[in-house]
Amino acid sequence: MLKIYNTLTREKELFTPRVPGKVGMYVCGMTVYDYCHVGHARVMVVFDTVARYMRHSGYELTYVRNITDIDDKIIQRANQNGEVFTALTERFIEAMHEDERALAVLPPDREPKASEAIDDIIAMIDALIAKGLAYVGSNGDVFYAVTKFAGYGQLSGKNLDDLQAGERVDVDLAKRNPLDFVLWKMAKANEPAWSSPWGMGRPGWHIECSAMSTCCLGNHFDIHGGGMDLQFPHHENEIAQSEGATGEHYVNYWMHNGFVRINEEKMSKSLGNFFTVREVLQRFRPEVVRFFILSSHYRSPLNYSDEHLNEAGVALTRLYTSLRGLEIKDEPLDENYKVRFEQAMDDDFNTAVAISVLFDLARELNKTKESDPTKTRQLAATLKALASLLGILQEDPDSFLKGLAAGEASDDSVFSEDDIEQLIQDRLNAKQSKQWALADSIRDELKAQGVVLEDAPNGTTSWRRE
RNA sequence: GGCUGCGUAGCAAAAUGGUUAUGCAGUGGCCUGCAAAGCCAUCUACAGCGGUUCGAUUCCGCUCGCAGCCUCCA
Repeated sequence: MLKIYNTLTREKELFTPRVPGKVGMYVCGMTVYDYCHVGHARVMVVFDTVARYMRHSGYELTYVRNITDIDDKIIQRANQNGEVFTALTERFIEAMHEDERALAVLPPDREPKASEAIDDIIAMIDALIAKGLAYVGSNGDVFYAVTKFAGYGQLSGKNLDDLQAGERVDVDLAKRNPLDFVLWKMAKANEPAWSSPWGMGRPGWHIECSAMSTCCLGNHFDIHGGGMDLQFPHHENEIAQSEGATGEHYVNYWMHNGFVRINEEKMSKSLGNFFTVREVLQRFRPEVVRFFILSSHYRSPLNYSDEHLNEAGVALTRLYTSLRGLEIKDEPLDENYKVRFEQAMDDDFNTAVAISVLFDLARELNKTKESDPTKTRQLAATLKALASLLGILQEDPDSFLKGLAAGEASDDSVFSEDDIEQLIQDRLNAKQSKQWALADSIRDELKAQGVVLEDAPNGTTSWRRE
């Protein structure tokens, strides 16, 4: 029985889909004017894991994640670069997809773009104006009249009187109420624009998600996700727009993931303390990054540091080591571990506990290796199958363990696999003639290059890279 | 100022009203020529103060500390 923490009620609730067996999930994606950073990676990995687990649980899932490909920052950046905005967005959409593939994030079922949803956006704004929830401001922009929507503040737990608009930002005098937000923004000269009943312009940020989610999933759907910082005002505004326009309940379960932090501070573009996914992948393997993200609960803060990434790499190595040398075939899974794993995931996607089950599994696997090959094969199959729900442990164990760390690939100073095999043979010869000093010096030489040798009881030697 | 959330052993990170989290690190063993890997055992906890309770790390209150939102941000 899957339980999901619902931001709207601030409680874990039993998940019941609107339509039995089917789930619609919408996640707010990226604004594509720059490379994805680790915070974006967390959203991608977390909701990819949710999607994988939903499907594993037997739901027919429609997973939609939008792309914001028109907004102020995009226009600004394109102008800086002296390029048309579509050239900029196409480049960063491709970069985003590269990052996702690296992190084993499966593509969402639909990836709507704001620039391709203009008709739906206009229709929704029209409906809002018709219902008296939106108005054209003194500067021609269309605004949402926040006080006209009774439920405003329900998601973020704020009430209008407490919100001190203008405290941190200049109040826009074109609005009737400082908290009103823009639905349609009139274009200045040389800005990208679409025609609308209110003149040439572009959509405000919040309206695109209301329009795209509703178009892809219907007026009322199951899950809406995104980063915690979107809770207010973005998601609050989405509710006001969608429920205002359709008159129907919008979303049943709101999911928000926690931030990635650096030195106890939110990683963000405005603070400038972010690492892009590709920077991180220069130094750490993608699977290690994914494992790191899933090693804490999705709602907890995740403190980014090299040390923590290294620890994640060591932990993942333990799992891969347990699978090494085993032939893994499809076979019925060990029920005990499967149930424990599912109980963890059913509890609001508790990947930290799910991973601990994988370690318990690895321990038993290591124990049965010598004594019970049949049991071992079953445990190995179970480990790999459960791990696949987290998107980890799918590489060949030996390849993983022998693989170079990211960024070392073309370094001439490291030994090739042939060099290593030759040195291992030399050392075995030395061992056979009991030349321990020579054997040890070869081992030390390899160790200095990050190659660790492991002698098996049967006289063979395997190796891995640290 | 308003509203959220969090504070767990050396580090990271979960659960839980009474019983082993888990990973890394430490200590002692087994294994090994010695190692590594693996296995076994073991030491470090629940911010502080009150309350509820037979019993609280777990529930409630207060205090302190940290983070986030109230502007764009995942």
